Amino acid sequence: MKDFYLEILHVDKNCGARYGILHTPHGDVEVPMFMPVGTLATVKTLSPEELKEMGAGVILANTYHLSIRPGADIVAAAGGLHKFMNWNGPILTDSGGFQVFSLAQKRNITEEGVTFKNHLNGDKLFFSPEKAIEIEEKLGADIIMSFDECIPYPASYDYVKKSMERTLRWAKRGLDAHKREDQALFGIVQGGEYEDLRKQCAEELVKMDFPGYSIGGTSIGEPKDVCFKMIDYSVKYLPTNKPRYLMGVGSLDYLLGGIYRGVDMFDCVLPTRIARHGTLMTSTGRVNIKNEKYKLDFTPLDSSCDCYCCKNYTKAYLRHLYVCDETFGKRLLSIHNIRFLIKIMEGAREAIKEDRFEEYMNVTLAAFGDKRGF
RNA sequence: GGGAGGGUAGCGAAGAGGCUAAACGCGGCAGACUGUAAAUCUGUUACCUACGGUUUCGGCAGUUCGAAUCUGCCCCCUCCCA
Repeated sequence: MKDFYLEILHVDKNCGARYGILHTPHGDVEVPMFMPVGTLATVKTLSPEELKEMGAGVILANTYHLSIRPGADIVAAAGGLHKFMNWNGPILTDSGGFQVFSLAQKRNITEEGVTFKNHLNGDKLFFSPEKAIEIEEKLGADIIMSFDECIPYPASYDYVKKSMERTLRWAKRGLDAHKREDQALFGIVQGGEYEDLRKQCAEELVKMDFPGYSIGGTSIGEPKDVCFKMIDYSVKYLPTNKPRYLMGVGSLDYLLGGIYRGVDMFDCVLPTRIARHGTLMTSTGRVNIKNEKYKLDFTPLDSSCDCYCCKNYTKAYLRHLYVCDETFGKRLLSIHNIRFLIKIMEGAREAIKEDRFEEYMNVTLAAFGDKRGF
């Protein structure tokens, strides 16, 4: 598909970080980038206009969730996701592979696919690689994911191997089923923390020649060094001219660590979820806006932030909204957290162009201070 | 004036002799959250010199080995009748 390709414009001389432009049918976006998650065709509490203003490029949506509500046919009848949700930028749909992990208690895996008992009413729902593609074609995102199994951590070598090999077979089946020319189907590298498995998976996927590759099975509770190993063991075997997407990562240290290792795209529910729960990422560290100490704090959340929230509101006001459970508070905090990560990415891109990404990463993390990195 | 029902931790509300420093809810305080079953979940919330100790269930005085729980008196609140 010619409308979709990654144009690498610069690779940092001192590390794997790369700057480029991802061309998609719905516009060009710069990488590395952070993609806000809008599972149900909405980034919770935020409007598309606000997301645009924050500098969001790609938005995620979810195949499993949308297939249940409202149903893929309804989205198709609406003219596809872009029209349905009024987002004319690029959209990426996850395949439901993550739900194989997050809804582990409600599903059964076979070679053919996964049978879910849907989380709302227990209805049976069968997802095969072909079915996932069929739904994703109806949804009509620019970038779509292969149906995989996101395995838990830790997992035994034998299990990871079996699962990865099945995910590979599923990737091939999805690829064969995929017909739409205006969608880029990504393969997902699994293989847990085992280098030989990651290598095998990546190499086999590369043979299938996907327009992009994801690194999956990360950000599910594994230690940071393990996550970085997973990235290294995957990136190493992926082509330089295709986008690399680290799935589910959203804390500062993992994001910067991923960029450092050559990852281009990231998504995570973390900024929006923790915002709704009163936790903010700021340039000087983590803030729990509900804390009593902010009662009389009439300064902005992050004085170096340019978001609508930080430019117009004080911590005391944000705390008040949170304490009163006002929707506007959740909106403002979500705006901030997303803008914060997007701004981190903007800074990363500038740093890469000037071959000083490593320094940027270290300075940013040091200022943040929190050992957990977010 | 007569009758009835009540007073339990910041609030609401269980408890009706030992297992009760006292359920539960709210409020308060703190924490978690990573391809969203998440506007969710967890911990904590009498006091202290805190793997222990000290005072609590309107007040005072009793009964009992032991009382928020039983008895007497007192104070206060609500409702009904005059």
